[in-house]
Amino acid sequence: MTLRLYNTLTRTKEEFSPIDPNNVRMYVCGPTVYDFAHIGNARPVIVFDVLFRLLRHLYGAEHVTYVRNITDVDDKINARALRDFPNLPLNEAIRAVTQKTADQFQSDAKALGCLTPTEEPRATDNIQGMIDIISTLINKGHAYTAAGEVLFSVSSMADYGKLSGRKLEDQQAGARVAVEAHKKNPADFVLWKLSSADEPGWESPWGRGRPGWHIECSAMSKRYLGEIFDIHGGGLDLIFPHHENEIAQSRCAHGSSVMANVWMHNGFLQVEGQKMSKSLGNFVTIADLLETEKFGGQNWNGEVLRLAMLMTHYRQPIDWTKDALLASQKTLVDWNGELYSSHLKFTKDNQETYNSLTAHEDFIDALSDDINTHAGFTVLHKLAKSRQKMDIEYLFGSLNLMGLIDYQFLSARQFPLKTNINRELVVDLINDRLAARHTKNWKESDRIRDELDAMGVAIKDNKDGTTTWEVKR
RNA sequence: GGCCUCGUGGCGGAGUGGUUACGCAGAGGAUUGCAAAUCCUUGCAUCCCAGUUCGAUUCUGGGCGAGGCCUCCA
Repeated sequence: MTLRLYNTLTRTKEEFSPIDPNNVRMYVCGPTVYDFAHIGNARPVIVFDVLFRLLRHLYGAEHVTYVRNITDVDDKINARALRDFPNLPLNEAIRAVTQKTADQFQSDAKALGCLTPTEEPRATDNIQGMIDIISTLINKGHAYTAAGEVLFSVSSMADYGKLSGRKLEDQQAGARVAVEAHKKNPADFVLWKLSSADEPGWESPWGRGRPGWHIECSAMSKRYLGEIFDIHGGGLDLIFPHHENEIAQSRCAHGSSVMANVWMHNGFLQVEGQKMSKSLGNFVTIADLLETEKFGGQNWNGEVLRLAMLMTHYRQPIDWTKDALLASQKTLVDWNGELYSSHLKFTKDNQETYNSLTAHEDFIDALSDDINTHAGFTVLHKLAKSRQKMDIEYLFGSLNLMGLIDYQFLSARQFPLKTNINRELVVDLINDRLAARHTKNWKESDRIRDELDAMGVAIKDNKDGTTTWEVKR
C-alpha cells in the first residue's frame, strides 16, 4: 500500500514517505474568524479531514498529528468588532467576535462530519512564538525594521518564490505590487506592525503591535509539528503570497531547506456556475445550507454536503449546484437503504459494535491515489449493488472511514431530509390505505396516496406486502 | 503583462498509448389493480488543428474556450 500525493512544490504526484511513521504531521491553514464560514471555506476542511482519516487508517490513529489553526488576529476582525460591539472595550469586542465565530466554525465542521484536529491553536495564544521567530530573522539578517514595521527581506533568500513558481523580477514587472518607500524590495512583507491605541496590540521588542498575516502559521506549525514536517495544506489561493511567505520565514529562521515536504492545495468552488461573491448575492454559508432553505429550497444534511464536496477530485474546480446536492442526497439515501435493509442491525446505542468494520481495500487504494474520492465511490456503488454480507460490511466500514455515516439515521431507518412531516399521521394514513387495498377499494387507496404525495411523502409497496415511506425527492 | 490549472456522453465524473469506468437522468422489459419503488437489458462522449506512433482520448506543439493567482480571500 503506497500513498501518492500531488505536491505543489514539484507539480507532480509523489509517493508519500513520512519523516517519522510514528508521528505523521500535517498543518492546514484554518479560518480567519470574523464571519460565518461559507461553503468554499468548507472545502479544505472536508478534504484535509479525509486525508487525516486516511493517514490514521494507514499509520494508526495515534501516529498522526493534525494541526488546523484559528486566525483570531486580523484587521477584518477589528473592523467587525467595532461594527458589531461599538459599546464594548476593544479587547472584549474582539473576543466576542472571534469566540462566536470560532464556535460556529467548529460546529459547522462537526456537522460536515469532520474529526476534531489534534490541535486547533489560536494565533493570539502564540504571539511569543512569533516574536521569537521574528527576532531570529532579524539576527540572521533576513528582516529589518522600517517606518514602524518589521519587514521580511525577500532578497535575502536565494530561492524565494519556489512554491508559486514566480521570480522576483516578474513581480516587479507586474504593476500591482504597491511600491512603498520604506521597503527595500516591493515584495518585502510585514512580520510585525505597530498598533495605534484603538487597535489590538502586544508588547514586543519593536513596540506595542501586532503580527503580520503569515508569521502566525510559521509559529504555530513550529510549536506543534517542529521545524520540518510532512504535509502543509490549504486553498489554491494561499500558494501566493501566504504559503510562499510562510516558507520564507520558517526556512530562513531555521536554516532548513524545506518547511514541509508536501504542499497540497484544494481547488476553488463556484456556485451555480458563478464565482461566489457578496456582490452577486450568491454567498452561501455552511449554516445556511444546514439550517435554512435558502439554497435549493430545502435544508441539507451534513453528510449530503460532505458527499457533494467529495464527488469531485479536490484539485479540480467544483460547481456547487442544487442538482449536485440532490444527486448526492439520492446516492446517500440509496447506500443507507442498503445498509439498514441488510443483516446489520443498527440500534441507537450499538455503534461501537460496528466501528471495527473495515473499509474495502479497493476503496483505500482509490483514496491512496491522491485522494481520488470519486474513484472510491465507484467501489462503494459496486459494494452496494452486490449485497453480499461481506460487501455490505465493507460498505459500512468505507463510509464510516469517510465520515459519511449518520448513525442516528441508520438506527431510525429514515434519512433526515426534511423534518416537518407528521410521522404518526403518515403511518395512520398508510395503514388506512392498506386496509382499503385489502378490500380492493382502489379509489380510496389512490386518494390516500395522493394525500400523502401532497404532504411530500412517497410510499413504496414492498414485495412482502408491507408499505414503507420516505420523503419525496 | 507574468505565472498556474482545466476542457470527456443530456448532467455529474474517473481511468487509460490499443473493445472509453461508474452514478444520475433517458429508452425497453419484468413486476404492479394503476403507479411508485425494485430487478434485468440498453442507447449516448473524449474542444479544434498539426506532430510522434502500427495505433492517441492519453505524449508533444499550436489554436480556441473556461477558471485561478499576481491585492484581503479556501
